[in-house]
Amino acid sequence: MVSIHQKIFRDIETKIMSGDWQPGQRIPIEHELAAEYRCSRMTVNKALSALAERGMIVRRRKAGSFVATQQIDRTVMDIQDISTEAELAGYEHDYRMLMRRIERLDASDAALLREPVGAEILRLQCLHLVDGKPNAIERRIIMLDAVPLARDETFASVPPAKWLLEQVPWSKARHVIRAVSADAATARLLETERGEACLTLIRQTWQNGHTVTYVEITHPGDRFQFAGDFQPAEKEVPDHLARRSAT
Amino acid sequence: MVSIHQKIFRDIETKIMSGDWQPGQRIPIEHELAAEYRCSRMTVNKALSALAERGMIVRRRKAGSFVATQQIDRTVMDIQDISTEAELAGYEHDYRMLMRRIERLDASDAALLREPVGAEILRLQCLHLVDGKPNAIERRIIMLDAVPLARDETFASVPPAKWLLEQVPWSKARHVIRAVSADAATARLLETERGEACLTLIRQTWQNGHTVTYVEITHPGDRFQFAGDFQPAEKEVPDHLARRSAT
DNA sequence: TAGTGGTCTAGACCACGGG
DNA sequence: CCGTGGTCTAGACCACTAT
Repeated sequence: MVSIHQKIFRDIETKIMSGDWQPGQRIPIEHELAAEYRCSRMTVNKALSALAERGMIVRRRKAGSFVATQQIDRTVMDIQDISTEAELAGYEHDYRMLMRRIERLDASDAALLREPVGAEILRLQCLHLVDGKPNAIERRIIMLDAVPLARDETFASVPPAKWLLEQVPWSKARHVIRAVSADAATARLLETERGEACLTLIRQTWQNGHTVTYVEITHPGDRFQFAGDFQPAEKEVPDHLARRSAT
Repeated sequence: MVSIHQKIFRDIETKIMSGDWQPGQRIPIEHELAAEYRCSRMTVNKALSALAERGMIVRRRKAGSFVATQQIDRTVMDIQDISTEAELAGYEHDYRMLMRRIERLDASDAALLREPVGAEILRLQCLHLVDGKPNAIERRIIMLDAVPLARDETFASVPPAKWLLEQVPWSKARHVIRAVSADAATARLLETERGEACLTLIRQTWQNGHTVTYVEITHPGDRFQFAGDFQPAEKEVPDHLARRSAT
């Protein structure tokens, strides 16, 4: 059974997607829709609010609601912890800690993170393996002020990303995706050629305005990609474009 | 002025972000919150529904609402039309049409697009320049069945992406981001070195189950990146991680 | 079975902003 | 001004599910 506001949402969505209602076109006002669907205005409002939140319509007081002219072209990327991702895909994940060192933030990293020079940090480097093949290098900085428990954590059994997600309840985050050429060290670790195109995900996470962690995860370009659906609900995606991050 | 449901939303968001309410912890039921905020249950419900939609809480009938244990780690990437993006960033955008040809879908592309062999297509290739420097190569296939108007469009004054967005009201889309090494032709066009790491965005768009267009946009890795905020509402992002796609 | 969320109503007042 | 959306109320019934 679908609720009334869901039905209204889908009906209007369909009208827009099919081109029945053109961009810029004004759609019926709440009272009219309420009459059409024989429901209260609040129910209509719930559907229209959801449509507006998705960017499919634009709502203006006094003027009315309009089919969005500016086609929103954004995509939701699932950026999962590597171990979780590998598990979900049915692959075996393993990792090796290459470095674990307590340091103080130097000038260059301080500028990068926008945190004060000299702050105590835990610097980690580890190699992730999927089905026994190197899949990613993780270079991470954890701010010890923000996550004091990390000081005594060896990450021997739980990968840093997973551990942090469990420790730090919530955060703001910023993601950047870049393409870079593998330098000598990276190539050696990933068992690929020097100069090979790599996909790097940079993620900085904050809590209450303070950096929790900063991480660069570098994947070999020939074995990794990011994929995102425009509509999270969409399931009927062709296999050939399906996520293949763990191949 | 912030509305009551906004205040409730923010209060709970803060409690979760600060760690005051731990993951898995049960939060007050709707009636209790309604009493606390001296508002109706519907108002509380609106706030909690929004929190649930963002994945910050999980709601279960009879059991109650709980702080989400599985930290969602997804990001919203704005994937804009290059010309629009450049304009927004205050850069000058130009493009050159390198190829425009009506063909029939060959076996390899048909498999890639999951469309029938022999379907009529418009194949485009163009070079995008930002501030006079090559910024991207766009290789595009437009299905003429889905967009018959494209047959007579020269794209002399409007870039294909922009034109299509105006023509095709809405669609499902699939995005893939890859790192690839520049081949000879790509390197020449982008005025970079052969083998240089490039960031490729692949986008396939559907309408009513039929492919509208398939495009590969390849950017030089040293001049481009994708960036996304975890929270779309978040504005206080450090400059050094800000979008620099048009630099 | 009883507690909780999901949905809905038939009003209401107000803020905004186009005419 | 006054039409439209934004918000809110004080109930109500129902579906689900933990106990």
